[in-house]
Amino acid sequence: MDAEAIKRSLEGSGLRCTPQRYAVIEFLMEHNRHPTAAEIFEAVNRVDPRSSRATTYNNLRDLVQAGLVREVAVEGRAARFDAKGMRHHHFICDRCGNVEDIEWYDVPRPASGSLGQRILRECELIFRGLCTKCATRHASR
Amino acid sequence: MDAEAIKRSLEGSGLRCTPQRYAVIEFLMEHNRHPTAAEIFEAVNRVDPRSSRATTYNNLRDLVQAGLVREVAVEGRAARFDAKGMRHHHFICDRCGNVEDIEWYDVPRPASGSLGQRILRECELIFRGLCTKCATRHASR
DNA sequence: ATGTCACATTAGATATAATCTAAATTCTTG
DNA sequence: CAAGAATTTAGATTATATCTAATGTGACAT
Ligand SMILES: [Mn+2]
Ligand SMILES: [Mn+2]
Ligand SMILES: [Zn+2]
Ligand SMILES: [Zn+2]
Repeated sequence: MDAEAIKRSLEGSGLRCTPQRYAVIEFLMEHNRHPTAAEIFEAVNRVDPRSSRATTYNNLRDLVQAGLVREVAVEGRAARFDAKGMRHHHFICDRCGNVEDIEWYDVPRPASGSLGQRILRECELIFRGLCTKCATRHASR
Repeated sequence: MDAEAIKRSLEGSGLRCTPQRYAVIEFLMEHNRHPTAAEIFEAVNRVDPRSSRATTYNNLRDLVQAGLVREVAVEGRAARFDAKGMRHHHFICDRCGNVEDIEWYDVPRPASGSLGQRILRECELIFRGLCTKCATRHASR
């Protein structure tokens, strides 16, 4: 996705395309590493230091609300973020907390009876276990 | 599950059955409200056996590690806990953050190719949207 | 029964993550 | 340009969770 397309998707969500906001979503689209807010803050300030911590958090919140970015809560660790490109599932490592993409496949929805009056927005499938690096280290001990 | 059974399941996991630890798991088994650590701390201290905040957190960590309790990370809010009784899925409300149980049904595993060298421990299915209370309030506005 | 030692608890300090505040800046629109 | 809305900012503040070092407890060997 090029600069113009990012700009359009921001404005299509009613968000101004500010340098700080653009830097956040551009960074997320270039990396599929699921960085934390702190990592994003550092990364965008390494290039051109002009975004405060509050702005980074504000923009992440706005981008999540606009549906352009996904937040992944990880137990006992800082939240992680990724740009919502192609649909995919997530694998979260028990040991190191890293979040990795897993190829998407369809998930059966619950019977409407078990949902009751609730309004379902999305089903999220999360896999847990040991990532490749931790599994290798685990085996050799 | 009665007191003796709780005691056995603790000791089966190599954990002493202390009054503080017992109070935590007993509270989680009696309530399926998915309380936060702070709520559990307050609840167990309303009755007799006193327990410090550190002990409450320590015991929750030990119980999760032993596989008797599940921790549910919720974006932007404190983690929530439940006793692992019957298998079930979770619904997390976008608006109020409440976690609710959804009847269990089997989840298809990913193709082994997309897992690579990773070691899969569990698949967790999470539903998101508006809980009954928030959906009702949402409709009437 | 007594001693020993690993396990467990405690109060308070500390660390980490995220949000809030109020003032300044930038953008958009008329 | 003027005016108002949106955005950014530094730093303070809150919320959540963990750490520390001293103390307590109980299982078990003797
Ligand atoms: Mn992802
Ligand atoms: Mn539950
Ligand atoms: Zn790992
Ligand atoms: Zn709700």
